[in-house]
Amino acid sequence: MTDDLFSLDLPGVTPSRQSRSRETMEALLKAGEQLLRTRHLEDLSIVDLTAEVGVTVGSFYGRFESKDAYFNALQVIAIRRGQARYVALRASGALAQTDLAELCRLLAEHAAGWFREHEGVARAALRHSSRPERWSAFKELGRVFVVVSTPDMLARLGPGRRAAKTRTVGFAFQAMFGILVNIVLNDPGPCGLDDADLVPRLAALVEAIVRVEADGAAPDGRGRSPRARRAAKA
Amino acid sequence: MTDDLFSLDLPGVTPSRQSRSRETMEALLKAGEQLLRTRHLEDLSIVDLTAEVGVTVGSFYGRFESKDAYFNALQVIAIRRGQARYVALRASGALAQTDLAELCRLLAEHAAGWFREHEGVARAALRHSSRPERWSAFKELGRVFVVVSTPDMLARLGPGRRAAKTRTVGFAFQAMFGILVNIVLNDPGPCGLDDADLVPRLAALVEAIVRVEADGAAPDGRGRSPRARRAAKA
DNA sequence: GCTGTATGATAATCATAATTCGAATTCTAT
DNA sequence: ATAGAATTCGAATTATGATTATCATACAGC
Repeated sequence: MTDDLFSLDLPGVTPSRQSRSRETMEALLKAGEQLLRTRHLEDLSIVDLTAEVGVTVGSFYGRFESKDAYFNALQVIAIRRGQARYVALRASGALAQTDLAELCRLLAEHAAGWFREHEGVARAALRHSSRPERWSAFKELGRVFVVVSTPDMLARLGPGRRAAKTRTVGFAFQAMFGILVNIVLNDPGPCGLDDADLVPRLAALVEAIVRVEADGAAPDGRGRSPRARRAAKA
Repeated sequence: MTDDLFSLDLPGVTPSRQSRSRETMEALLKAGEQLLRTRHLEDLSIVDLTAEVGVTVGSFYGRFESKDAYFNALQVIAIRRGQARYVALRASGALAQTDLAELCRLLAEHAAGWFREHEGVARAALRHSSRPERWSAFKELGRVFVVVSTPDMLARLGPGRRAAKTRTVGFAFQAMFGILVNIVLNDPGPCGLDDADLVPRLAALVEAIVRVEADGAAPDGRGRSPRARRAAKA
């Protein structure tokens, strides 16, 4: 977390011209990240937030145009960290020389790690998904993850039936993210975000899903619904 | 949906003494179920809701003590239908004479069907999870599903290592519900709620997860985190 | 140390949507 | 048909919390 990702000027965030206000801004963002781990965005009033940091609403609005802009900043930070994390993983070359099992483990580790690190903001964004740009920004982060990781997976699944395999890999990631989203939102058990077996299980699950496809046995009724197919064509 | 599940007196719901008000009540509940498929609970104002039905706020408050009680009623209805659905499935005897694959398919079909039928209310409840009793009521529904279905699964996984298998079965269901929750909330793709391959894929996934366990190869680092273990002991 | 700008504090203001309440209407039972 | 209860109406009230406005204080450059 030694990031200056806090910096950069975001829409609705007034760039600070003195270090004083920059500290205020960072403190507000950090406090929000923390407070959102235990409460809803709606339950986090500006007064509460500023009180936590030891300033008042005036300073808040000196930095952020609105609560909305504030939360948006929190999201952007979480997304940037996610991107940086993924880029670092790939740059490390760790993915290159691995078999399917290890690749799955590394990707699962990555995803779970991000959710652990951004549990509060992620949950808040999930709750507001489909509102303006809430979760969709994270969705995009996930989309990139899938698009970029899929070739790595395919390379380990032998030749042929590219389309089918691609969809199955997509579903495997959908499963992985689904589990993580549900944990963050509802912690349904048996596996929690901090359980030691979460990542191995996620990895095993992804591997198992794609192996079934690679081995030829595809599920019945494959493909999209007629409705969805029609929509995609249009 | 020819249910009189609408009836029964719920906390915060004033029992109607004339059919007139009962119709109003049912219309309000049905309209809510429908409207929540496309909008957030917060975006559903009492005025909107009553306008949809052709009554006014007065009648709403004649039936429901509050918006909260109203939404609670919607949840209870969804839960009762889920229970009834599951009881019917078991009573039909369909589960009894099946192999593992078919059992998984039936359970996946059941779960996906419920989410399809209650997409709106489910999504709204998910968004408010951890608030008073929002999602937790559904969580309980899922818990019962898991507890009751687990023996059926175990019976098809050979003898021995009961505890490990039970946890794995739990994780398989966690995966299934996680995917469904995420679809309802974010529709991340590739599989949507109405896609023909969703249920087969869910079934295959559940089967694959538990088969790996049955075949002996268990994921590393199994079990809960030290923190969770400590908490469980206390 | 001064002066202009940036930041912070505090007390209004505003917006929104839930909720209330008394009057008007419709029903049920006699 | 009519009294009394149930229901409905809808304008007025409230509650909440975001936002704004104004004034006070702190900083940076000279």
